[in-house]
Amino acid sequence: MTTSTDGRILRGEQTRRTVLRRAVDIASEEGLESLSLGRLAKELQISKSGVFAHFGSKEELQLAAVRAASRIYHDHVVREAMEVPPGVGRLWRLCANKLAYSRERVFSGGCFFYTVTAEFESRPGRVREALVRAQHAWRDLIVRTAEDARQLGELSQDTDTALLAFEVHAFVDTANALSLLEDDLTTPYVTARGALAARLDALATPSAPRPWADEPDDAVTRPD
Amino acid sequence: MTTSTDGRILRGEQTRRTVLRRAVDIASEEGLESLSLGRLAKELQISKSGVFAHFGSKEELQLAAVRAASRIYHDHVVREAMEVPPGVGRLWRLCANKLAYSRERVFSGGCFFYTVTAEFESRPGRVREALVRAQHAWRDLIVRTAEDARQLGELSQDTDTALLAFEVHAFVDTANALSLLEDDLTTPYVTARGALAARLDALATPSAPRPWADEPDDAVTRPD
DNA sequence: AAACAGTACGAACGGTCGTATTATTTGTTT
DNA sequence: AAACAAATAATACGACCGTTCGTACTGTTT
Repeated sequence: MTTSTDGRILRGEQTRRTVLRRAVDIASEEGLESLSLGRLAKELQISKSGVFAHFGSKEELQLAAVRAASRIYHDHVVREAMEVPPGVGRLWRLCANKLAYSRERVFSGGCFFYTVTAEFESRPGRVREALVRAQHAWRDLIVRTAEDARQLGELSQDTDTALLAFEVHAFVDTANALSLLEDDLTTPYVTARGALAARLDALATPSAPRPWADEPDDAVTRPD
Repeated sequence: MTTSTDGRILRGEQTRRTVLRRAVDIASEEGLESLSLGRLAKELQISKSGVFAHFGSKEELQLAAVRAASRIYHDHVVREAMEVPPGVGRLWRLCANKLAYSRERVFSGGCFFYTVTAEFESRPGRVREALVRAQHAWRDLIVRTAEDARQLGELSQDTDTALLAFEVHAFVDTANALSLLEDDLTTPYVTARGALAARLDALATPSAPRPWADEPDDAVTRPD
């Protein structure tokens, strides 16, 4: 089988990318059910059936949007953190990156997964299952990273990593939610950063690095 | 002006209540935009125009649903807590009641406000404004209650009550979200309860009551 | 050159949406 | 008993939904 990408496929993939880029932004603001083929087609100046042909069904469009959002999320939150050595430093990068990813509105409606998970957590189907997998991947990454930090002696030996992952999740998601609801790009992120730093500071061993102390308290709010 | 409630008005208010009770459940599962007049009419065996006549517009139906949900929320979470004396005991009741309200599925889709706030936090309009007010009322109640506890000497004098309110909000909302996503009525609430108890225990003064210590760790998971 | 495959189009389908208008039933008031 | 008003119903409207279909164009494969 030849996987040669011919011109048609290239052209098609370009439109596909365009559609998905718009789709994830809409979904992050209004949810995946508000994604409509007609609306996407009108906004992007292509035909409704053209959009449809790319995905085959609305559910497939939604699933493709989740995959696209996962890639963007990984690029902005995970990738860079994995380049720093395991330990509490990496754990902090994951938290700080996720706060920045929300604050910088990588998706126009804030965290894509916050919006669409709240939307689908009571609806059965493949979209929900995809979101459950994404949530597990993130939670497991936090747990593993915290586990690493503990084994490196950077976190107290009796650290409850599952509890810590819950707290990280709670603080970061709540910062995202409050920022959107209050239309405030500062307070919620500063508060969440403080809560996270206090929690990690209490768990960290005396010899552990404390990257959260190296930055001013409003590091998360400064423009780039 | 005579406010005499005649039979028709009585009957009308009954229907209105029936519609709203179903509406808040639907909204807690699928959001306020998924509320449709036709669907409500079909499920409740009344005419679509009959439903419409009660509210006048979809937005008014959504606003009425938010008000109805606020009353139910107050009845289940706030009222009983206000009957215990101010202080850390009342603060704990508020947290515990909100966890129970979510866990017991007072609304079939978990916390009404979690779902619809996530849905509307990026959409301008009166519904969003109503949700902002509801969120502020809850946050202010937590802050005031924590403030009371501090002035009573039950919380450390340097307690950051705004930060504490953020943490309470984060833990409770995340328990609700994870319970729905993971379809797990136990773990998320036990975890949240532990996180809350640890936080309050760290802030409480030595002489303060510690109601969270009086119950077993799985108190929140026991059936009634 | 012929057969094929992918992209995009326009038109149409049945369905549901919110809304408006008009009619009917029914309890209250005089 | 007649007049009235409120609750509910019936019907219709235009808009948009996801989907299907037939078709045209175009680049790839053989």
